Amino acid sequence: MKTESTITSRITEPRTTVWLVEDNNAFRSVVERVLNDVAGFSCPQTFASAEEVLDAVEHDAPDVILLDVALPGMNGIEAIGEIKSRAPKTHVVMLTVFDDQKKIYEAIGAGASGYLLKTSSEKEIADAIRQVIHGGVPMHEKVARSVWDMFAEMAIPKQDYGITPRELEILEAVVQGSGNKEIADKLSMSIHTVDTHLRHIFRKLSVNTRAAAVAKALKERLV
Amino acid sequence: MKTESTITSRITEPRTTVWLVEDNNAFRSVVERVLNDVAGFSCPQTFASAEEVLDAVEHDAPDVILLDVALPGMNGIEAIGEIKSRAPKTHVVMLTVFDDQKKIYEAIGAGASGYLLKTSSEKEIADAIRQVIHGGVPMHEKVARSVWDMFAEMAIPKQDYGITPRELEILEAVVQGSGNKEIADKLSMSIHTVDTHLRHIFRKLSVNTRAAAVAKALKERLV
DNA sequence: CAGGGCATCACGAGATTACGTGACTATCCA
DNA sequence: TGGATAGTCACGTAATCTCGTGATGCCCTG
Repeated sequence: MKTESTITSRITEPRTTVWLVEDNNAFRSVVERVLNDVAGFSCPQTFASAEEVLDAVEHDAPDVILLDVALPGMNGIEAIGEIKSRAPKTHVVMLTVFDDQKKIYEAIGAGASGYLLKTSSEKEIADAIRQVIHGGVPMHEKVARSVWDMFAEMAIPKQDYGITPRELEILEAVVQGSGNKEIADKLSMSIHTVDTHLRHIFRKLSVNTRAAAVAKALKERLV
Repeated sequence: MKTESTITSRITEPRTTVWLVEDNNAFRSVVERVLNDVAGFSCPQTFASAEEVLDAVEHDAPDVILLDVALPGMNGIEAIGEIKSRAPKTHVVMLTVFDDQKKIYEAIGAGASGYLLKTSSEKEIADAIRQVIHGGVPMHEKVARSVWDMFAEMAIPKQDYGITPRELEILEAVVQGSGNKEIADKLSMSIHTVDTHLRHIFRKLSVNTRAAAVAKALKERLV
């Protein structure tokens, strides 16, 4: 990556190679033609299934792979990880009709570099490829909305329970699965002290079991 | 984007009111002028601090507030929540020089509807406002990158530990802080069965305490 | 200098959990 | 029809945890 956009690049720079994985013949042809028509891009290969592209990526890797989610056999989401493990530098951009949060979530987690919808215009697709090559993360407006919303849910502002620094240390240890004895050891204190701290923590978090404390600490990102 | 190019909109549609909160006089003036110059927008008020805008928003609320992060007194992040609680329908869009993950994370969690950087062009700012009005989440490319990366980290693909459906039920209950007795009750089974399931779960997750199981389950989003 | 928050340590009783071991049943698939 | 997997129940012991109660010393602030 890093197109090193020196001024001479328009001549010396090799074309951005893009592969397309899409089982619908008609749509695949359309996108393939678009890619080949845009200056600076070339789409030398297309595939109708994940298995095929995985096979091909063993020998040669493009700059970008446009990947459908719904495919016969292995689906697009699963394919991402496989592709990335074989060709880590290749950017995998989803191109699909699915805009549901689950799919988006899984795709991002699996290592996708962008997420487009098939409602995108030809120009948007071309722009997206340029963007991903330059380190951006192209996504459809709807996808951005979903990502934002999901993120907002996770980023719930952490309430202040008045946990003291020392207590936080204990809490962290508990979250890591340590027993009281182990904690006492690790923090060089008596087991009774651990116990006392713990009970203070429980009170502050309004829980009465260690497991619940761990759950609350993780859910609210106290640790 | 989405210029809503209905032919009649330029006359019938009421202007989108935008407030600006920015302590730097020069920058504030520039943006204010831009907003007032763009057709369809008006920027009737600007503020130099969070406290001022909070005061104003008690009586009147604009469609959009452009909010700086670094402000004297209360900072922009804290202001978001206050604004949203007073004027829930107002979209708060951050406009700042800070593009670090922490700020972005906090802003989204606090309820921001977009995140722009001051490197944005005038056109980008105007587009962003249009976008947020239409339910989009305008963000600078860099911000998108940050959000995507943070999200990817959280969306780590969940490994398959071979947890059975029944075991998953137990695990979920444990995460919710239930004791074994309580779980046995809730799932209508013997306390011994809960115990057995639990130990199977422990083995599968390679943990040996309930707290560690909860931690692992939450971290890897098994529940 | 007193009061409050924080960290430390202690004892003890009763509840809960951890974990090995063994066993019965049902279902599904080869 | 036999094996694999899942779900169920049980006993027992040692370890751990929960929680009440109490106490000492430190440091900071009013």
